[in-house]
Amino acid sequence: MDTYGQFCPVALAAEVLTRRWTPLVIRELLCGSTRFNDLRRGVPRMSPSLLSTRLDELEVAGIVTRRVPEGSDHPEYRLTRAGEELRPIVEAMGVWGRRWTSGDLTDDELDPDLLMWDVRRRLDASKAPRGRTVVRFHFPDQPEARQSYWLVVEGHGEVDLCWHDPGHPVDLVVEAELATMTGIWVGDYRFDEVLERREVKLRGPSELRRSFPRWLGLSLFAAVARPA
Amino acid sequence: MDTYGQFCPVALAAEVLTRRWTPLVIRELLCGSTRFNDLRRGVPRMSPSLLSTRLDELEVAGIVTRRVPEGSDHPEYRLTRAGEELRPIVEAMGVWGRRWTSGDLTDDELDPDLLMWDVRRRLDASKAPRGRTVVRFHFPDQPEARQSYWLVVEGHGEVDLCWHDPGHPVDLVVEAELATMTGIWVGDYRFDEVLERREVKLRGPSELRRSFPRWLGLSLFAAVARPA
DNA sequence: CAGTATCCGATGCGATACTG
DNA sequence: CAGTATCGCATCGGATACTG
Repeated sequence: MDTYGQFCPVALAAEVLTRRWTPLVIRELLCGSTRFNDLRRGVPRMSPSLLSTRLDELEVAGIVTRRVPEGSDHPEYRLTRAGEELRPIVEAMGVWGRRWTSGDLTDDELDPDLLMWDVRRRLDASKAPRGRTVVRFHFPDQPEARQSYWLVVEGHGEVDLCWHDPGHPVDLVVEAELATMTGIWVGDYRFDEVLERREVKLRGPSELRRSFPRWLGLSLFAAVARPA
Repeated sequence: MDTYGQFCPVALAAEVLTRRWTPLVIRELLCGSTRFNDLRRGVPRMSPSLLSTRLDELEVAGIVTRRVPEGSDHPEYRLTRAGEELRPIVEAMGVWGRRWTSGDLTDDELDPDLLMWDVRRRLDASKAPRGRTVVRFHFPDQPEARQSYWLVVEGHGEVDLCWHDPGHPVDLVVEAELATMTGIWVGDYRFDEVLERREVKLRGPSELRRSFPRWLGLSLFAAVARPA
């Protein structure tokens, strides 16, 4: 039984929205991911079978469409109008979560893959230097396989995330503990303050070091005011 | 495991909000219910033990406080500021539910107790006649125990709902099938149109029959525009 | 009125492996 | 890349009864 048996529209919406992982899948779709494996990267702890199930459910609920574009054999998941109208709910959840959940990130919540996937998405390439810029993120406190990530920012707006050295010369190195970088990302710390305390280090041309914080981007909810 | 292991605030909020029944309990609290048994009336299909569990969880999450007022021995549940700030989320859920879930009420969703409990809450006593007005709702298609409800509207704003004849003379009788009355309530039908089709019947002084639809009130989401 | 206690069954979901 | 298949446990929550 996954119904509430109530005519109240809040209950009807809740029947869709309160299933495990569903709000996060919708968040990913709202952020623009359309491919199965891209969605997976946004919810890495969700098993692929469950993601598949949820996408089916969302399709039945009229929130998502699945289609294979002509000339491709890779399905795309997109929000319908009904799905797009879930945005205010998910955003309000984010605002509330930022304001009212404990500010301390637990170790369990730290995940460099997820962080970098988010960074890639929010990075404002239009504010980055023209031409190609390669940024290497380095998390010295992480196991080797999770220490280095490369962002390849192309001047025309494309941003690629690499888990292995793509070979291009690195223009800027960003080094910080994962908790520090994540804290900056979610808005717990201000970049300039952390930089001053040397808890994050930038290595590269001074012009690039200066401009970087302006095109890095932060979590959508980083700027939400928290209660005193 | 009831955590998502993500730093994203949407996930943090979802950990609280996506447990079964929780959004509806919060809806009840937002609507002003404070007593355990009043909350139960708003979520009649939820077992008391589960309601108790949810209230505990919400207290731990900082969303609800439980206290016994001085000079009383009846506990009251109230939303904290954090809880009150869930209102935009719950309201957005209601708006979405109204716009995008199927407009057909299933039999399963019809519940005269719940409907009348809602009606009682939303009735605008300030627009009702001065003095006491007694309205009897009658649902001829329901089993005997669920056919009649009495609303005792006191001019100063109090509204009482009775499951048995309170004895006062009845000023107005409202008769309709439950599905019809519920459809009016949620905004599927307009009162005047249904009245004209004689699918709802009012018996009482003409002045009262005329004014009644104005102080009856409707679901909070009845006026939400639905997509074409 | 305001809850607890107990029981038990369904199933949700995680983990892992596998496929075209 | 884009999913399925399978398995099995844990737990969620429904039902009912009971208490101070």
